[in-house]
Amino acid sequence: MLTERQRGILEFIQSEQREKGITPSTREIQHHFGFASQTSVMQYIDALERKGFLDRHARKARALITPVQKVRITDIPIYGQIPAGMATLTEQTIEGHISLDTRSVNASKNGRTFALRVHGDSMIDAHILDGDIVILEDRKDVQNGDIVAALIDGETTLKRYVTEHGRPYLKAENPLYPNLVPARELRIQGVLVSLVRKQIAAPRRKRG
Amino acid sequence: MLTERQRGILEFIQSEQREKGITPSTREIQHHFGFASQTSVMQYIDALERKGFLDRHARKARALITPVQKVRITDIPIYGQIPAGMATLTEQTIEGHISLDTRSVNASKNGRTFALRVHGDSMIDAHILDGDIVILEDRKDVQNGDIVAALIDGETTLKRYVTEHGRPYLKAENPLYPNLVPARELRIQGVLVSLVRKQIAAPRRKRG
DNA sequence: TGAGTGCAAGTTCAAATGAACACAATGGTA
DNA sequence: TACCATTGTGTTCATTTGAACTTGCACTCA
Repeated sequence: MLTERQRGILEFIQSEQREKGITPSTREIQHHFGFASQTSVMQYIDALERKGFLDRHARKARALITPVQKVRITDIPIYGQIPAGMATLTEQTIEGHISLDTRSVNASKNGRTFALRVHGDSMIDAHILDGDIVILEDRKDVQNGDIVAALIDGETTLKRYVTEHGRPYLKAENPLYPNLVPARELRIQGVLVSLVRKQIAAPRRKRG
Repeated sequence: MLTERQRGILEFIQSEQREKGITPSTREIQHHFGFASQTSVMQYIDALERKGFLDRHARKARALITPVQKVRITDIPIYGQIPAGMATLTEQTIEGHISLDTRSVNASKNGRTFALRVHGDSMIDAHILDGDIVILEDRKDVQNGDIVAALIDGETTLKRYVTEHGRPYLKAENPLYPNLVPARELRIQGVLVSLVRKQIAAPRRKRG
C-alpha cells in the first residue's frame, strides 16, 4: 500500500509526535531526510493523505493527524465514590486519571466514560478484585446481566444487574454478599465496559 | 496554584489537543476567549509555563506540551504467541497495540514492555480470563509468586512462578491444569505488571 | 510510444504565528 | 506608600510554515 519512502516519512512523523509531543513541520521533515527541497515532503504528505494514512488541517502549522492521534487516548477520570449522582462528579472528587486508547475500551461515542476504583471483594466471582479500576459508561440501555455501578444507601457499589420476572435487582458476585432488591427506584450510574488491573509486585496470598 | 482564568486557558488547550489532535495557536485561543489582543494569551502561556503546567518549544508553531502529552502513552505491542524467544518478536507477530499511560502500568524504565492475549482459563483462580490482555515486562528479577509468561514446549503460557526447596516450577491457577516442573532450563519471557479486560457486552454465563 | 506514478529539486508567495514593547487598571502585600 | 502579580489592549516585527508552480528523471503498464 505504501512505498518504502512513504512509510519512512509516516514513521518519522509518528515518532516525533510520540517522543517530542509535537508534529514536525515540513521543513523539519525535509532536513531529517536530507532533501534539498521542501516540495518533496509536500508530495509525500499528499500521497499519505490520499491513501488515508494521514489527516490534514489545511493551512495550519504542524497539523498532521496520524494514527497515533487518531486512536484517541481517552483521559478517563477516576472517582473514589459517586455519592449523589452524576451531577456531583466535580473535579474535586477525581482521584486520578487513566489513559486508554479507544479500542481497548468498549466505549461508544454517546455516553460519558469514567472510572471507579473497586473497594471490597463483592464481585470476586466476576473476577473483579479489590483495587481494580473499572471503566464505566453513563449509558441508558442497561441490559440483563450487565455489571453496573449503582447508588445504594448513598454509596456507589458495583453489582450485576439482573431482571427476573420483569423486576430488576442487583446481584453481588460473591455468595457472602446479599442480593439487593431496590425498594423504589434504581439509580444506575454506569455500565462496565472495561477493566484495568495494576498487578501488585509481591502477592501475599494466592486466593481470597 | 492557578487562577481561574489560567486554569480555563490550560483546559481549553488540553481539550483542543484531545478533540482535534492539534494544539491551538495563540490567536485561536485568543478568539475562543474573546480577547481583543493576542498578547493576553502570551501572558497566560508565560504564567502557565512559569508555574510548571506547560512546556514550550520556543519559536515553534502549536508547540505547547501539556500534561496530556506528558503522561507519555506507552504504545505496547500485543503478541499472540512468542514461540522461539524474544528474538522473534518481529513486527509480523504483532496482533495489535494497546495504549496506557505509564502510571497505569507498573512498568519500570529498564525492561521492555509487551502484551499478550490470554488463551484459555488456566489462570482463572488468579482472576485472569480468556481474552484478557496481560501487560508483561522483560525483566531479570523474577520472584517467587510472580505471574510470568514462559516458553513451554514451543508455546508461550501464563503461569505462576513458584520456588519450593530452591527449585522453581510453574503453577497453573486452575485445579484442572497440572503444575509444570521444568526438566532443564526455564525460559521466562516476562513478568506480569498489568492487565486490561475489555468487557463483553452480553455475558452468556455468569461463571465458568 | 504515450500516459501515469513516484521521486526530487528550485523558486516564490501569502498567511500563520510566536514574540516583543508600550500602556493601563486592579488588588493584594510588604 | 511602593512593589508585584494578574489581567487586558494596541501595535509591530521577524520567522515559520503551508502551499503553489515549474522542471526533470526513472519506472511501469497498456
